[in-house]
Amino acid sequence: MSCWGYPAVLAESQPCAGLEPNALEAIWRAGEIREAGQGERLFAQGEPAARFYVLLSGSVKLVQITKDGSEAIPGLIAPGEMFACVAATGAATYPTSAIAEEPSTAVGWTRARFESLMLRYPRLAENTRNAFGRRLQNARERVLEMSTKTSEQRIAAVLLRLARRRFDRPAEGAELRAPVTVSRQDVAAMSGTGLYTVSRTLQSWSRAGLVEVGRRQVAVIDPDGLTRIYQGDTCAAASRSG
Amino acid sequence: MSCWGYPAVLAESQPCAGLEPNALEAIWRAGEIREAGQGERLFAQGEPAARFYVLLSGSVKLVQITKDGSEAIPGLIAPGEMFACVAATGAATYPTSAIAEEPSTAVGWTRARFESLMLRYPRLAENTRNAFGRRLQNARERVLEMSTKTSEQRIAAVLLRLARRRFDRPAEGAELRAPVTVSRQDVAAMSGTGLYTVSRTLQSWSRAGLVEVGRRQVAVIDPDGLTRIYQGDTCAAASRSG
DNA sequence: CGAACACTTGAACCTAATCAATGAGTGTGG
DNA sequence: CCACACTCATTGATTAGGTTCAAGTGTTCG
Repeated sequence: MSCWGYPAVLAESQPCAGLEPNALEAIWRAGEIREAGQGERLFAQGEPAARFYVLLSGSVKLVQITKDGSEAIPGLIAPGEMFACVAATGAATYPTSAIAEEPSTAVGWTRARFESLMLRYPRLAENTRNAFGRRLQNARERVLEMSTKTSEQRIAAVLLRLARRRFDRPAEGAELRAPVTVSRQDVAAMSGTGLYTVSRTLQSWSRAGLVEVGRRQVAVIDPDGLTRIYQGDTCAAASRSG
Repeated sequence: MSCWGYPAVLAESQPCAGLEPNALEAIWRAGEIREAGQGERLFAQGEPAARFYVLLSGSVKLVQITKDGSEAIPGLIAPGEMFACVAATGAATYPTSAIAEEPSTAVGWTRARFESLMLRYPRLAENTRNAFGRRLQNARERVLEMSTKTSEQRIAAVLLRLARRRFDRPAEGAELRAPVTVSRQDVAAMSGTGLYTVSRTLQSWSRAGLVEVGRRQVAVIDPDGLTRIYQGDTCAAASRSG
């Protein structure tokens, strides 16, 4: 039973959940390991979308940049999640860059190879499709948030997601947290606001005891308070100049 | 050769492109026809996601509503496109409502049935996956636009998409125009702005000769001008009070 | 120690949301 | 046909929320 070569994360990963050990082994052997040091780029926006990945360890940040230089972060990838999804579909080039936030390991498959795997293992195709569905829904929710919620609410949403380490799944669930390492700039890019707004907002929350902040660090202290802000209670000591 | 029962649109639809006639026939027979008069709702946000659809004729508007009443329109569906995609993935309930803008016809499959069809016809699964990928990419682009583009630019984008009848595909391609029937309110919901802003902007463009407007009508006259606005030339006679 | 980086904070500015009032087209029934 | 109500749209005035500029503080690193 212990003769399999694939790592445990793969077996519980988004695309591979519920597959048989020999299927997992075949999938594992078809892929190639890819390692990246902190800050290293796994692929860049605009490059031909050659490979599809599942993250095994570490943390990867997806970054999307416009001509005029502003950036958005459509997602953070945790171990077990897939990324570069477009390579599993027809897209020609990567629409985002992927940057390792910590030293990371991923398995990658070429599109052709992954497609033939999906043909062979329908469950793999199904899982992949379901993950796509969740992400699509998620992205549309974000669009809605961008037009209906204030920047304060969106920042609260980002902090809660960071604290729970879930960007993908609905996951209201418990499992609290630990100070998160993230720059103000990144929070801004995740929430669709500016650096200054984030700084002010966090400062104000810090004074109100909702969070604790530091250099590249945010710790959520009162998740319920943030949730309340997210849901629209503007009452929380949020006014501009504190 | 003419003994097949399925309609031509199905054969060229997003999920069924490139399938064999007998596959198409089997898929067709597994589905159920659904008709809706103008303004009628095919399904409502929050209902259990029972069926997955392909639109055969007419036009369907997807609407997403928040607790506080504001609405967004994540997509307009043209014949041949799929909708209620989530029913092909694991989602429990519809995240949007679907409303027929004209008298419309759609084929629907229950999730279980569509999944078994995808198992039988891998090409069907592949097409569906690819459509998901395109939509995901599209949704993320929109998120980016919401945080980087002005409302004017987003409205221009919406008008161009409407005039080209393409919300899904990258489609920069030609095929111009015709007056589009759409309320200001709907343009607002598609562009993530407010009714008043849309009205003012269209009025200003109308004076500048870029569009012609009427009750529930917008005709794009100068697509290149709009494209220029979309790309950031704020020069175009856009200042507030005209 | 000096330079680069990450963050904070005040002040000015401006976009777009909102409120309020009016006007124009559509449809219905007397 | 005209009066009525209704929906959809325009426009002015006001204002709040957030971006941006500019200057300054504190930290980390070579």
